[in-house]
Amino acid sequence: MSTAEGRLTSDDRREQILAAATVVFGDRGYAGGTTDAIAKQAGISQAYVVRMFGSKENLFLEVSRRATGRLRDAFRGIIAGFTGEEGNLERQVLLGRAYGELVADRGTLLTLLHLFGLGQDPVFGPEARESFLDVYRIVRDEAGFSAEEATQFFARGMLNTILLALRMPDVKDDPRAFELLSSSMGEQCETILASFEAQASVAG
Amino acid sequence: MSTAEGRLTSDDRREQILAAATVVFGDRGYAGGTTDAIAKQAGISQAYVVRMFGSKENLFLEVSRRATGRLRDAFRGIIAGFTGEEGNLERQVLLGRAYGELVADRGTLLTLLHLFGLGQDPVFGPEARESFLDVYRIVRDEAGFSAEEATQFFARGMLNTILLALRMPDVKDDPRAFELLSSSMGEQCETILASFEAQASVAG
DNA sequence: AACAGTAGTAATCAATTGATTACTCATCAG
DNA sequence: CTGATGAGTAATCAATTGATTACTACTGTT
Repeated sequence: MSTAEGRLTSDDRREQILAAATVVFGDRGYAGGTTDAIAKQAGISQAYVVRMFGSKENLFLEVSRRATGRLRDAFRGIIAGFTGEEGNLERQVLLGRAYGELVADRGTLLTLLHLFGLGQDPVFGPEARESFLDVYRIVRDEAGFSAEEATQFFARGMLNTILLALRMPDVKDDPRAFELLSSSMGEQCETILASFEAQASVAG
Repeated sequence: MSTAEGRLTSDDRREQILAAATVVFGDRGYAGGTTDAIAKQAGISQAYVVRMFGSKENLFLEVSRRATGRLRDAFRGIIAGFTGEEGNLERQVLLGRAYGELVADRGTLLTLLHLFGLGQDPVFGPEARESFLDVYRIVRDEAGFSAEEATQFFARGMLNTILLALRMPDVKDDPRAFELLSSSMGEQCETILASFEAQASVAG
């Protein structure tokens, strides 16, 4: 999947590696994602991946921060567009849609989930907790949701995240699977699924 | 943490390895959990871990099946005790409590979450989807919940799972963290937290 | 006592992996 | 043209890891 480019500026290459790492870490998790696979995905040498970020740990940290940062930005962008006329239900829908668009990038979705599973880790654990809380604070304090509304919103979001991580839409001809997806994700399911189809998975 | 026992029957040792593997895989995920760490946790040689289960992949598969199997059994046990007099809200509380008790075993909780993150995997993906759907079918068909009730129940469950995986209760003196935990987990939080404190984590 | 079956390990291996080093090649200012 | 800076890599390393093999030792049976 490497589009055989020539020399890039350091910054461009950096972005490219971060994108590649998001895909690979998403696919195989932190421990399972090798710097070699990331290098191949980006079309450069493994040595350069390590060199640019110092270490694999550092790289995953940056990938995680990208993902959580995008989430914060997306929510703040939506909230900035609030007119003050919507009900909180409509606001939930708007924010939910923003989340859906973000995690239509499967790498981002999975990287977030893997990060949440690293709560034990001395480095990633605190990072994960702080990022999660940051987003909660945004929804609670900036979007003006009550604790109950915010909790419900997050609960639905986490279920959707896991259903997508599971590739539940791949289960065909199962009425219960369809029902669960419809009930939890509604019409967003098709949109996100379509974008998944178009996405590169890790080669080998 | 290995309680220096003598010879055990094959079956007893098997159980012990599965328990150790649940802790290790929970802590470090599938790729990150080494057969060596599992062996040390169980107090036996690495060779024997591999030998008893054929491969690490197989071992994780069995660990996953244990976890999802326990979940199914717990729910069915609760449902069998339904009198027919409860409202569905009370039933949600009863099932929620059962889930809480199950994932008070942190290894089980984390193993489930890691499994869900492996939806891409050709071996674990189908397993994960099928297990998840099984539980949904139980809640839907055997507990008699509507699609909406079941979805809400699962959403809350997934949020709780992630909050615990994140070790969110470790965040002290943060009103928003406390609020989120209270709102999502209610009084269960303390119970589960207490059991976490008592649990062995992976040594090194 | 001798045998058989089973629990368990030490030693070892090939493969993988993150990291380092020394280098090549391109680009561009003067 | 020249020299310097920065992009990028080949080669290599030490450590880790899952797996295999050949072996030891315990246990119960006849």
